[in-house]
Amino acid sequence: MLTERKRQILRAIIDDYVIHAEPVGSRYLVDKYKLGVSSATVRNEMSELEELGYLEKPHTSAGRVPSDKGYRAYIDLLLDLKPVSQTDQDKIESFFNDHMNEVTDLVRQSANVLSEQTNFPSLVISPRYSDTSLEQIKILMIEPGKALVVVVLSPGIVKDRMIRIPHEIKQDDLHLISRIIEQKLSGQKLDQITLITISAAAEDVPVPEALLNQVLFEAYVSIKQAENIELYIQGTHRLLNHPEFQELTLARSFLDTIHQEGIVAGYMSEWESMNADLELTETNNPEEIEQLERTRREQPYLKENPSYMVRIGQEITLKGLEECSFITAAYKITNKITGRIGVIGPRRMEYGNIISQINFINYTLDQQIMELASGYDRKEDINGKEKEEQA
Amino acid sequence: MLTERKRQILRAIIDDYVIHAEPVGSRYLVDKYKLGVSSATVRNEMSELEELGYLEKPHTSAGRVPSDKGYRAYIDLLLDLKPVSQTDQDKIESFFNDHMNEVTDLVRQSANVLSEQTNFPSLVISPRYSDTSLEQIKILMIEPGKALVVVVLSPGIVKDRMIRIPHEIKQDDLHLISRIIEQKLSGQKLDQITLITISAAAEDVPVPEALLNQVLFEAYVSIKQAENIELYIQGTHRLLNHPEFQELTLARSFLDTIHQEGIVAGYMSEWESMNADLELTETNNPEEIEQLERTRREQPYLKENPSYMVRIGQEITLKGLEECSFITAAYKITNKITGRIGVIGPRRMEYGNIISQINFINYTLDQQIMELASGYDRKEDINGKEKEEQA
DNA sequence: TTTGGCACTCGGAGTTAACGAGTGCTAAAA
DNA sequence: TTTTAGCACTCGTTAACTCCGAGTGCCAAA
Repeated sequence: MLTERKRQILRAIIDDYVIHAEPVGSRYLVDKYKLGVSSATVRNEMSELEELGYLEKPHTSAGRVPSDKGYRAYIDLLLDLKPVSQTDQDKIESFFNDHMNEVTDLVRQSANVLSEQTNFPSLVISPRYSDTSLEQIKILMIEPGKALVVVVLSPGIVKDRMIRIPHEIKQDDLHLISRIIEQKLSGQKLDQITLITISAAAEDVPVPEALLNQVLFEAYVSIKQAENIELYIQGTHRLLNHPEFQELTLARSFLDTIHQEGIVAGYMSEWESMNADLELTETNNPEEIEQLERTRREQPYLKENPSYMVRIGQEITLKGLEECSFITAAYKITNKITGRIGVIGPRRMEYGNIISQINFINYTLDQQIMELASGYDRKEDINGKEKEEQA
Repeated sequence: MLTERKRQILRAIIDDYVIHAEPVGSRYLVDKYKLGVSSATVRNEMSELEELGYLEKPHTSAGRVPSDKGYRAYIDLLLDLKPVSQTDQDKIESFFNDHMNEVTDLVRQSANVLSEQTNFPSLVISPRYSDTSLEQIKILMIEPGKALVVVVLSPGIVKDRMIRIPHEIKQDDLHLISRIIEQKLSGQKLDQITLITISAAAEDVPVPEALLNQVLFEAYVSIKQAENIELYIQGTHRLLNHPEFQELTLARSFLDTIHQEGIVAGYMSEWESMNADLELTETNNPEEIEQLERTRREQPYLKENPSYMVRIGQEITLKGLEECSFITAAYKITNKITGRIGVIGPRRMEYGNIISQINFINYTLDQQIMELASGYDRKEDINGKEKEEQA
């Protein structure tokens, strides 16, 4: 059972450890945090906190260090989310300039900012586009033998890809092909489009079948490629700035894991489909549960920003990252289509600050995406009338 | 003056040091490399090599370590370039698959292979496109307010960019605009195209000026963006695999420098405009010079592959990288338009092997680019007749 | 010119001792 | 019942010291 004083002590220990990276002792604690009791009292409390699983001792004669459970409780119960400073807000906003007209750029840029603001490596995954639908497909002749396929997905996402085509194919053929595919398939979910559907759609096009098939195949690949989940990792080098990675065997296993793109991407995207946070610390003390729930209700940020998620230490089920924490938030392209942006680092993180930063960056990113979607809208424009001209 | 025996000893020392990363002593050397003389003799030779500047002592009672000049001599005089093993060749070739239809992809992929093959971080810069010319520009309506600008440069390079446009603009307008820009500006060098030239070119287009100007501006930005030099860095994490970077202060300063994109890109691209390698070791002994030159003439790889370049230690003028070596080769998109691909790591490198690898990868990349440029050419294709249909 | 011999250097590994921050426990005080 | 002062004990860290051995430089003999 966490009494108020225990919480206070737990918070103080974590706050301090997070900054200094050294086990914190009872004497130091009362001195520095004016706890108003003697070190002996604190020692007793700490001993109990340890028994409850919130703290650990590196060895007998050292101070205490938070455990996974300790961090978890800190985040769920004790977290004090301060607003991001105006300076930081300005800095973050200034990173997004007006020349970024693609969601991809915005998202990648967010990863940059996030890494820079937090001094940790950042990760972003693109949304899962497979259940969005095809809106347009254009095939643009670049030169004989070479064309550009432009695929537009329903939320306004544009992807393109160079293809090689038979020399015999003319611009008009491409036009025809793409128009007919678009006519027949636009509106279909991406994951329902197959080579067969496409071939069927274009069967009447008056182009020799051998040539046609090659173009269709490339078009198909382009569509499939559009639904690939993309992962960006930024700022891995900042890892070395943190003392837990002086031990370069750790740093190495971290980097090795992180660079196996598939693994992390898989993990994150699987995660994305969940929408509830982990259950809190496992406890079957009803009183404690009640208290946790109450606190949760009272933490406004959890309501205002239900999108952030924290995984601590063992909660991350990827080998090589058991000593890490992973903080992410979901950004949205539409209400249904969301990706995830986050940082990863040692468990010893300034959770409050980092969560605030990530929330704010995420918020800004959402804004930017919305603004993008809302179309051209410059200040110097006379945009009194709103147009609804659909093609 | 480097006698044959001195060379032999220098080579042995470097060969050994490069592998074991430990100062090599005289006794060990005669044992292992069967030099056929006593350790005392070798000691004398080593002492002289040190006086000549080819070797250094970490401290009195340690063995010798190569100096920058030592490595330089090794590369210029002693290098033994073995062909890349068949296994490696196969591996490298298998990295390039048939679905990469853009030079950018090929180049980036080369960086991956290179890093993987050498176990060092790799760097690539794109060519300087500013003195290539504009070939095509297309503006494709995606939806009201949003369009895709596709810029094709003379060597067949395609770049595109989303832009936002006034809602009033229609597909036909875009067509008109892009066609007229293309008509008037195609063939012009990129760096001669300015906002003014573009505006002048499009002055007769029957679109309200305010709207037109916005589109022109975006088109201009797109063209300018196409000439940006791009830099890719891959595999920085492999740095930690090398003992010189255990000292993470080194690793950090390295990574910090490398991640200041502007700096390295600037350095590499400036370098690209040079086409001669550094002068050899500074010596004014005419005999020595003569010998160096002769050796150089006799090193066939320097002739066959004049494109690779090595910078060792202090020869790199970027702060933070004084302890590194930088090996690069020039890949070509056309004979005039070249970029650079390379690896960077500690001075202690297996130069012979790495240069071979880089040469081979570079060669493969050139092949792939050529093949791309030659257009569609599948095996199952009946490509008996060669077409020359220009648009 | 080469080589065996020998004194000398110096970093690294291992040992020991002192230090001190921190704990746990007990008994007295509040 | 809770808090606190006191004290013995633990244990990692640091510094000083020693020893070892790989390696050098130099000299005198081959």
